[in-house]
Amino acid sequence: MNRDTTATPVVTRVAPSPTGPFHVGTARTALFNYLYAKRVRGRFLVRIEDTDKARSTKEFEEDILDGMRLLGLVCDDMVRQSERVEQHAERLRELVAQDKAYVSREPSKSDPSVEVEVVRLRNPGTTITFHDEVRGDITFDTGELGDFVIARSLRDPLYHFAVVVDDADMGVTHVIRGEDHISNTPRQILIQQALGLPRPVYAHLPLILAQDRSKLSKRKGATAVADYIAKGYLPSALVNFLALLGWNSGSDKEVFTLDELVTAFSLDGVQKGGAVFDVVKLQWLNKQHRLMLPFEEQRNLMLSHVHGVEGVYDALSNSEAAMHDILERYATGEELRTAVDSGEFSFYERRPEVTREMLVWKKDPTPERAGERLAHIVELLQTIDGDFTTDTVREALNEYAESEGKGNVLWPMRMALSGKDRSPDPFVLAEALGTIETKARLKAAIVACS
RNA sequence: GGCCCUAUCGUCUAGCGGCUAGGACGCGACCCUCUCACGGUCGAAACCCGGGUUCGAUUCCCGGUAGGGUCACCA
Repeated sequence: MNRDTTATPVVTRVAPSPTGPFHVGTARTALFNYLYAKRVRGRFLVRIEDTDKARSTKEFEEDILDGMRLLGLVCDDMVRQSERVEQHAERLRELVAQDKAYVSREPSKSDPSVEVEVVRLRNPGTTITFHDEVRGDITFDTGELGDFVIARSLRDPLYHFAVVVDDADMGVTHVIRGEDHISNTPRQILIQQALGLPRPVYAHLPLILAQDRSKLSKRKGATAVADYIAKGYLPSALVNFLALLGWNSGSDKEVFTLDELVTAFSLDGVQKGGAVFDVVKLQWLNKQHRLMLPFEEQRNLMLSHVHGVEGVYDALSNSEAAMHDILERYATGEELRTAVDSGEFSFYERRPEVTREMLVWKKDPTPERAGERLAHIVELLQTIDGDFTTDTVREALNEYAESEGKGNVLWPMRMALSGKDRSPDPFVLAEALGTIETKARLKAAIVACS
């Protein structure tokens, strides 16, 4: 544990640009900044980088802000870069006045026939070494950068310039961002030096990779946080998963709540290499998190994914036992839906077709008695008054099943109710199907045996 | 291509000179069991290659290879 006893409070920030939906990579960067700040009771800020007016939209901004709220990444303050044009312009004038930057007339890059005035930084061309909290010292020769452009005009700053000015004005002490920004760092430091601003602590996080180890992109699977939420993943599971991508607590603990992550987090545990986004592990984590929820919540979560499939919806909403079966079987609502759509639970939707052979348990030495047993089951079920539940049905059949051999009784019954060789047990089926339908299916099976 | 970063089971990772290289996901087997799932037990599975340094390298250094990032009047 490193006790941070420095007097200056930590300020971190995440700076998404609203040019696309809230991306899991952005979410992870936000998460790490949040964790780092909260760990030492510092401030976590959000800055919407909307200086690219052509590509930024209000919708994307809302998606990002909503997404962060959903994940529990509550920020202490939020600013839009577009609202800070005055500060940017002032700093820009300052640099030009000091001749540390200059206005240059040159042909426009987009339209060479037009002449524009851009602002370029006078690059001293020195070697810059900065310390990265996860990678150590990194050195760049900034000579190759030349007098790079820092603004389209005196009133229209570019990314690097705005970042430096804003971070300084916001009092950002720690810049924690993706590895793709490493090569941006030297030019930002150059601007800092020209402006006489302090250098924040830098920490560059490894990238999140697709299965093929290339940059995670939309084509290689869902990248939007909202997509995962729509599939039925819990925000807490997503947060937990993202935290484990490129970080570990140093212990064997893997299931964390956001609060637990705050206390466990440290930059020491941050990995250097990129991490593959493994949906299978996300699913497992989602199940772990979902299992911690009250039954009611888990039920509603799952039910919301089977709307429109009446039989399944009814069975699962009427029978707790059937729902419990689902809860241990599937990790997410999407997974459930896929199974339902492929007919895994067709027995909840309609009466199955059964044949004599299906009704005989493979180990039954007396296959000819299948019909007889089913008839006896029906008889025993008559003794139940009230609705069938797993308990009443089990109680009614227990003695007979024991004496006759469980498989000889439960297999034909389960098969009569489900028509499948893989399904929930017959008690769950009886409860979910209801008294009337259960009896009807058993009788139909008896007919099939004769 | 230049510059920069990275490299332990299939995947996420522990390891910070001496370990039977540990855990998790996934996978396989067995147990539980009427089936499936759950649960339990066990198992297969990794130090990219080559040089150094050292009594000793997964670990430190150099080179190679591979992968990634970045080279805008986007962010």
